[in-house]
Amino acid sequence: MARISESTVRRLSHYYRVLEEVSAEGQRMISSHLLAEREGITSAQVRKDLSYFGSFGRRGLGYNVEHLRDEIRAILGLDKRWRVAMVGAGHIGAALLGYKGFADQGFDVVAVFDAAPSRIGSTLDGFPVRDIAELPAAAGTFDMGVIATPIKAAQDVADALVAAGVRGILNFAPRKLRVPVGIALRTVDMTMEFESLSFALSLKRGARRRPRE
Amino acid sequence: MARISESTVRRLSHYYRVLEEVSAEGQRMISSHLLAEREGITSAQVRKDLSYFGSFGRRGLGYNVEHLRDEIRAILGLDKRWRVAMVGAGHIGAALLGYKGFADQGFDVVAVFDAAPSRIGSTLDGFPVRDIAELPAAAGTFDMGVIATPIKAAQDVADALVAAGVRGILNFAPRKLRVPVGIALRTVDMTMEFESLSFALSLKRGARRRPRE
DNA sequence: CCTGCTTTGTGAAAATATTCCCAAGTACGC
DNA sequence: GCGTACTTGGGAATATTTTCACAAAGCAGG
Repeated sequence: MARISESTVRRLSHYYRVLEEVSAEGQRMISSHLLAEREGITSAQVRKDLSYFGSFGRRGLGYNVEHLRDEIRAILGLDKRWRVAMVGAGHIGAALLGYKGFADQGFDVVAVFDAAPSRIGSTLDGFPVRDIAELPAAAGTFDMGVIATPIKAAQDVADALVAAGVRGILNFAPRKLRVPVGIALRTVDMTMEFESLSFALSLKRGARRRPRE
Repeated sequence: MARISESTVRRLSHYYRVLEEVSAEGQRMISSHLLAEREGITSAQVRKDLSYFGSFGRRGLGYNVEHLRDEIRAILGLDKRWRVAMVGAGHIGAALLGYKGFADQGFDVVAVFDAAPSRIGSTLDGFPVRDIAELPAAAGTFDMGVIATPIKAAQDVADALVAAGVRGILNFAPRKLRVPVGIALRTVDMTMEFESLSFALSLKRGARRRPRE
């Protein structure tokens, strides 16, 4: 299969969410045009994105909502269950644990680690907070790691997670991490988003902004 | 000026952070090659990104660290101060308020709103939590809004923020929002990041992954 | 001033991503 | 069966982004 761009994957996530909504509304079929309209993109983009993975629609009819939703679920790997280790039991960790939607998508938090003695031993949203020093011993019990620690600890935690065998890391610390080839890394950098907004707002009014999003 | 791509702006944020680090380390000059190496990109990319805004380097020498840092600070509008209204005093709101780095970058939280009676009147990280109903009356006291509410409330809050005159919105609710042309919108969608990781981990090992990030 | 080694800035080329566009399939009314 | 109105899939055309590659510029040592 041709390499799939990150943009396409992000859009698949969006389609998936729209399809869940549309399915809940009882719609049976949906056209690429309608799907695109809800996302603010072109229908050609929707069809192209989907065509990388197969032919899911019927000409003249559009796509069967539930079928397409299930196909995308499988493409995104959401039909599997992922065991997630959360590192950092501060606000961000708490926010993620508090969002119950993740379990529905197949993401099961199996362990929460922190370095602060004041937090170790306490429970967060039902999860016992364990000493980060125990992470290596827990190797093999999780597939993904979430880094929700202060910046300074982030790289060390990433190294520890990789050593413990995770195949993917979601990083919330605002810094670039180095991981070996083959380990998937996504970084959510809120600082960068603020700066991007600041840039957009700093442009003088006459300037043309791109119509993205 | 030519339109600047979102990718370029994101990279400028990264350069800015690297330059702050390098500056703290006492380095006086830095080459595009070194800057690129710390980001895992090519030096040509660095030079091209910077060239959209001017000529900041000296041939044979590289860039003056402090000077370039200040230039990027100005480009990103970080030399201005932005008044931010936070809507939603749950975990995400708390996480953002707790991150003290924002004030250094020029982002001052000036008000926190929530809809939950149990939260209204309490204080969060020193900020009094006000009734969301008071938001319209506070119009003009902030330039940006942060949406850290449950999904259902997000679009209504966005509309209220726009009505109150914000020029930019940072949205943490995992759904697409509609805002008028001219209002900058950035969405941080953690669900999508998890799904993107899930996709990457689902690919069979042989598949070639893009070398991004 | 000249030679050798660096490094920037930037057109041009290459690689990627998006949009256009239409043949082919489907439904429906008459 | 036929005409009209839809809609997908995907090759071709565009547009955008990234990389290449090199002239111009700077420094150092003699």
